[in-house]
Amino acid sequence: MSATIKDVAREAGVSQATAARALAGYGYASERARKRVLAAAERLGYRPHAVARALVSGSTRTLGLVVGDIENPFFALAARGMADAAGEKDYTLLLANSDEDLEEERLAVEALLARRVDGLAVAPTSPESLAHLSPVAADGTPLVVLDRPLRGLRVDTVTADNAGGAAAAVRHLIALGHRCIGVVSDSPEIGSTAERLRGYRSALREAGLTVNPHLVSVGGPSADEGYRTARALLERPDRPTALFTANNFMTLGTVRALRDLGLRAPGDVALIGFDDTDWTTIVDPPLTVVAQPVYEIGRTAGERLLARCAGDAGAARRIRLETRLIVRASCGEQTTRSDLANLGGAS
Amino acid sequence: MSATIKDVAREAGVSQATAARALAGYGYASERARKRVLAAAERLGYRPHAVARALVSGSTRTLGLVVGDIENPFFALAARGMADAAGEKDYTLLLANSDEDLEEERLAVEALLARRVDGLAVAPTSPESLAHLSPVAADGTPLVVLDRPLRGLRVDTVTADNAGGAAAAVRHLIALGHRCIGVVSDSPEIGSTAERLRGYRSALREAGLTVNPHLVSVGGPSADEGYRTARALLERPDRPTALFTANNFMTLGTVRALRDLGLRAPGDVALIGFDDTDWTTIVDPPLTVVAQPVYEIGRTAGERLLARCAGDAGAARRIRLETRLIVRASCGEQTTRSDLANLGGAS
DNA sequence: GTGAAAGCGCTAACAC
DNA sequence: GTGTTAGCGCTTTCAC
Repeated sequence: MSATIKDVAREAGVSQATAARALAGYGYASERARKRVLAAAERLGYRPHAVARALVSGSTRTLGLVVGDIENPFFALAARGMADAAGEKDYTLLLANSDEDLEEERLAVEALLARRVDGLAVAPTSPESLAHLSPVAADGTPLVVLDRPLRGLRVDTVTADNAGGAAAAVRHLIALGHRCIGVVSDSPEIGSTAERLRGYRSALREAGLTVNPHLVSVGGPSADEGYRTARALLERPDRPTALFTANNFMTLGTVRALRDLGLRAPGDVALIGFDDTDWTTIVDPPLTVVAQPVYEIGRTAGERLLARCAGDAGAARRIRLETRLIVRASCGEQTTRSDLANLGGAS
Repeated sequence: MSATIKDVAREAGVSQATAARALAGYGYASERARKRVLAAAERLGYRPHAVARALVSGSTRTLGLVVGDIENPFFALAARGMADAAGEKDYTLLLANSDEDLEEERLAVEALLARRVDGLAVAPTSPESLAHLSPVAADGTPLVVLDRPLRGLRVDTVTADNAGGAAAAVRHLIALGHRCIGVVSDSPEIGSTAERLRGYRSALREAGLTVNPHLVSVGGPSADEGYRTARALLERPDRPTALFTANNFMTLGTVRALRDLGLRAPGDVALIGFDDTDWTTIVDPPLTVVAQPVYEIGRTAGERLLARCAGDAGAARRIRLETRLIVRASCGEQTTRSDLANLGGAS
């Protein structure tokens, strides 16, 4: 087994306390003692025992992250952002997948808490996550809610402007003349999805259009489910002329459904998706999307957690990061105001 | 702060030892004592302190994973596999990114080891990883080398059949009549890449073709670098008639380069990629690829680690998972033996 | 079946 | 500056 600080002390001919001070670099130690200790540590291949240190210091220098599925490029990138923030302060990431299952999430939170993470970020599966998350917040473990708003919890929350982004997408479609706009979505239990659906509805209403519930097709949180959900919509007799897909998995499934149905965007249906995944520019046509700052969401969550760990006791922050509409080709020609003006002038 | 086992013992009116036994479920405890303890724990909201437990038990029930970049869908999926294997045995994953940098990797390994992970999986950045990895193996911490062979280390290794997969890809191209086949690759420092390059060369040689070093274009490990690398190849006066891309990032970059250059597959160049990422079927044309069992690689690595943690002291296993050639449209018509036979009969 | 007590490896008073 | 010492919360003998 590896050498302990006691071994190092003996080898260096000093007390354990001196060895500890020299190694961890706190308190006083003479230059001479420091050198001897460091040399001894080197010789013995001493490696600090973070577990023992954590037990006494009360800090594991570890951040927990519970996501739906690390396989989802959204979460992978957010995790990357959080890991980067953590790494800069010598923290590491303890990761768990909830599979969008409430009980799995509860178990994951439990497991990370038992391991005494210094802070915990969770992308809550549903509003009911509140039940196991509020005790965490109450216990004083820094907690940040990631990606999905959760009502009733006063903790730092980092999300994208989901409603705004979705509304922008739908407005774009409306501006292009669409009146029959469908949504391919996963469950509104998922907070971000609920917000996107809300954005969709409000954009329709604000244009004086009625919201047709048949056009909102809801399925599970995977590309396969997105495929099924999209087909349900596309095979309706009154097929929508445009589709808004609520996240990258839905978009992927929808693109596959279009292909299998022999439908083309924007000719047969216009398509606009939430999330700018890396493949959106290489499909034909390139996809018009609402992009959210995924890496930043993860990084900001990490930074909030780290700030809380460092003692920040300020009021809970609700951080909403901007989304951006990226117009490419999947909705057809963009009709800008000046285009309209030109058209007017020409006719 | 949260209640300790001592508090629970006091509350239940038993000794600490009895409380511990009842809670952890080992050793003896009367039904009556167990009930009292469990009730007390419930009342106090007791949560086991995994750190303290780890200190005495010597096990953190945590597996470490060091990958190049969790944002890479390959690693995200492998991580998922490993997390699933871990989760089944109540283990969690401590994650770190190396960014394909040797020193970062060393630091990451150090950080995870300091936190006393029970086992460690690493996708080594380069052959030089040996320097910091062999002491780990020697120290007795279960170690598995993931995705990339590493010479000189006798530990469990889980990889895909990279050479075989690459050779199959190149053979496919040769069978279609290609004689000038380029490769878009990241650095051969990366073990899996080196093997794929080897497979490429051996397939050429076995067909009696010479290996033209100008056709092997090497860049960094990102889609942007893949783009740059691919363009370098595609803008040559003697542009290859076919391209083999060594991994998903290279494929993505290459597809973008083709698009920007106004080149079409398979008409202008045939394209075959390593990795079957989720978007390979929705680009035009759907991509012919070598698929590797990514999830399985991660899961198997996790299982090996868990087995080692459980005491398996058998010889180091070198597990090579099969790849599969998936023929789609990006290399043009597939000429099968029966096609050739038919052609022969017709002429 | 239960309790007392030792100790995992470290940090942090506190005395010298 | 350096050493002694008391824990951190838990598991685990070993008596009883």
